[in-house]
Amino acid sequence: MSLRLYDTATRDVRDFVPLTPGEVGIYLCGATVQAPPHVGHLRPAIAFDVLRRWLLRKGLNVTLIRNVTDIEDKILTKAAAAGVEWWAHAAHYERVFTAAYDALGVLPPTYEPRATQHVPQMVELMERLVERGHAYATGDGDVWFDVRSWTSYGELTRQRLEDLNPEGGDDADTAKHDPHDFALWKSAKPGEPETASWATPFGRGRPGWHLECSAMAQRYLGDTFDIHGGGLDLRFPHHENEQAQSRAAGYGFAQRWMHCAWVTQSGVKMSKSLGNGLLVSELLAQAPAAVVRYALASVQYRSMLEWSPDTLDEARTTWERLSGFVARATERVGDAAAEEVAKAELPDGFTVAMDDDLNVPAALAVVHEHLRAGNTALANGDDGAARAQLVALRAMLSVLGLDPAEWTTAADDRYATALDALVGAELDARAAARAARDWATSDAIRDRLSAAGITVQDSADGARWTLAN
RNA sequence: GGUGGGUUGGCCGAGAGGCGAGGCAGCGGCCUGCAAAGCCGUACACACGGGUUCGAAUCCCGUACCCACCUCCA
Repeated sequence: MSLRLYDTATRDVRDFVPLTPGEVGIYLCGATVQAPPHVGHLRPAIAFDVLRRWLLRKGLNVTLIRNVTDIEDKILTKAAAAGVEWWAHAAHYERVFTAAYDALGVLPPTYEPRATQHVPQMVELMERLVERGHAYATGDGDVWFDVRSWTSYGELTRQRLEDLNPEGGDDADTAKHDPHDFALWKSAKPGEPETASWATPFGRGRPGWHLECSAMAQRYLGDTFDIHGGGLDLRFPHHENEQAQSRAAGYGFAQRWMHCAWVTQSGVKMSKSLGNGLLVSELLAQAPAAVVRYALASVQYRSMLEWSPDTLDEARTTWERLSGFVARATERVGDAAAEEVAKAELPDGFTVAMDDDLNVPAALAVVHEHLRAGNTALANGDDGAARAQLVALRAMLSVLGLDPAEWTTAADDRYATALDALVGAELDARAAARAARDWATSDAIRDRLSAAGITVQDSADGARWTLAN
């Protein structure tokens, strides 16, 4: 079975066929670096990371471009309020976003272009649009896209111009031909830092929001590319406008649109403006990054992901079950090399689920079947079966970016080795006490370890220890 | 007003005409000195009203409620 993906533009699930066999180009709308990321920002990052890993696993070569919007009204306002340069503000939050992505195991994009580094490409695109009669300048450095000139405007989201709400009350843009014309370029305003504008044939100014994506997608992925992705809330106007300006300029642009749903609390979208966004930094203080990733990855990307106070706890329980089996099985049957895991055959059910528009919950059901079979094999002393399940399980989890082996660092290993020597002595003493049926001493040792955050588990093979999370 | 989406058991969450996905929590057991881990078993569902069908959570018609985008949003 081949990969089938939903396309927001056509509202159906169909076979994914790359434009160039073996190659996939993906453009993903990344962060506007004006504030620290909350959980909602992580969802598309992880959803498309899973897509990317699945494509890689299927042997495709993926070029993933994820932009950074590093100039925009809010960046200017917030930087001014904080008394820092806007570019320092943007650079700071770009680093915070990158740290969050890295922490959650999101593979770095092939390239991460910034808007401010692509002014020439944007100017070129504007000139092209003006030449073709789809854009016009209004003298002082403002350049607008002429929606009436592009009869396909609204095709992505099925909007008709006459049905759209008229623009808000503060509409002093009388220069616009139509209220729905959107800014390609915004003139420099008095009081704005000089570093926040660039000279163009139309006057001094800075990019409008949509233009950068069209310019950068074209530069790095070509006139036509496979997939454009982002959060559902970007469909209109952002993606509609991107498509309009790119196609009006004569480019084929995205062949398929993928949008992931948002994170909700009590059914309501989490967002910065509502102030109900949970900061990534807060989550990472509450749970290991792998647990946060599990929580965000385990729901199908097009479904709302309901975030409750129990979400992390449930994810933690499941993660400990998965990583616990991998640890116990690895101790018993030996480590499996990353290459072996990468080449291992995936269970059919898993492949079918992932091929069906990345049905991660259904894929996880297969993961759990194998987890159970693996635990049973360990309990029965069937090392051959245990090893087979270990490899299959890790292979499936690695597609989701959740292979426990990828989540331990060399530093962890050094601490673990040191601790193991110390805890080992305690466990030896406890084993001796248990052999003597001295339960008081045995339990005292266990309590002492427990107070230090170490959980002891007895088994037929002897006691093991883990750090309590 | 326009556009898109949703309503599944205590909770999360797949599915989309006929073997009751899966997970978490619960209950009962096995194992264990006890605990933990693990395993086995088990209760609780498809918003409401009609219709189609041998059979509907799934298809059709209608109703209610919820969410989102149309201003910045992942």
